[in-house]
Amino acid sequence: MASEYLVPEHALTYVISGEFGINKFGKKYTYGAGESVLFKRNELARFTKDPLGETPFSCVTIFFMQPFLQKYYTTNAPAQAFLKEEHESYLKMIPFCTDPLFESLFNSVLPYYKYSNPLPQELISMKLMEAMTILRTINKKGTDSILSDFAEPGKIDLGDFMEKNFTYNVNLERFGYLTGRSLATFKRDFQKTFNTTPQKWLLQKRLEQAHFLLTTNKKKPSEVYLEVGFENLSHFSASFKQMFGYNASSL
DNA sequence: CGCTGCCAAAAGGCGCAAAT
DNA sequence: ATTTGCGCCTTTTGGCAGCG
Repeated sequence: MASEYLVPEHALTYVISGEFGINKFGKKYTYGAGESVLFKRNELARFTKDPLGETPFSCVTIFFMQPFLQKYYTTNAPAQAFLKEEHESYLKMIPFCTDPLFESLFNSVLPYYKYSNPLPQELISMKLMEAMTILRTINKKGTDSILSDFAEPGKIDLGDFMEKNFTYNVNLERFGYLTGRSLATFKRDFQKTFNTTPQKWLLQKRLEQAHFLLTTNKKKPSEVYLEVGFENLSHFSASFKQMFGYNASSL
């Protein structure tokens, strides 16, 4: 069961086998074999990749980089001229049911993984174009709302964003980027709003959340540490003891 | 001048491996 | 399954230069 937090580029994931889970907006979405999801870039979420019974998890993902999309949308006009606010009001992720078009695309892409040499750029471009055509055939407005949005993250309320997202374990540079700031100004603004350094605040916040889950929800340390934003149990338990004076396992 | 990005040294948080 | 030890590397800190 792997866990990731952020996809930096737009991505189309096709589930071959097993179960793909996404925790976002406080809900859990799961997708099985044959289904696919289009993600908007720079969205924080928690992903799970689990086997289903005997079959192991397996999936293919196509990334749509900005230069390709810039070029694509200069020759192919979006479904409509989106305003900035409209982009934001649309979905950040679009699920697709099993579809013969996706099936053919990904079945043709899959054998490439056996090819040891680097793929010709032309071939990659062709497959990206194919993917674009299929996506827009099935849901033009939806895919364009995601893929034709070239706006960089704007300068948003730092305190609000951090309170909502402190359980995601991403580095400070990315937190800065996501709130529309450089690393330096992120830290300066952080100091103004919270009166501490990001690292200290994050550590305390995550440990408090963990303490809450351990006591009121009766969870075990091994179930909690990933959920609140730690990457390994060893550091979690050491930090926990240092902050509260007793071991996490003693609750 | 205030705001911002960049840089180097120092600190201590972090994650791996080993121990319990 | 959880904790401890330890070395690496992210983060902190503070100074400096560029830009409006």
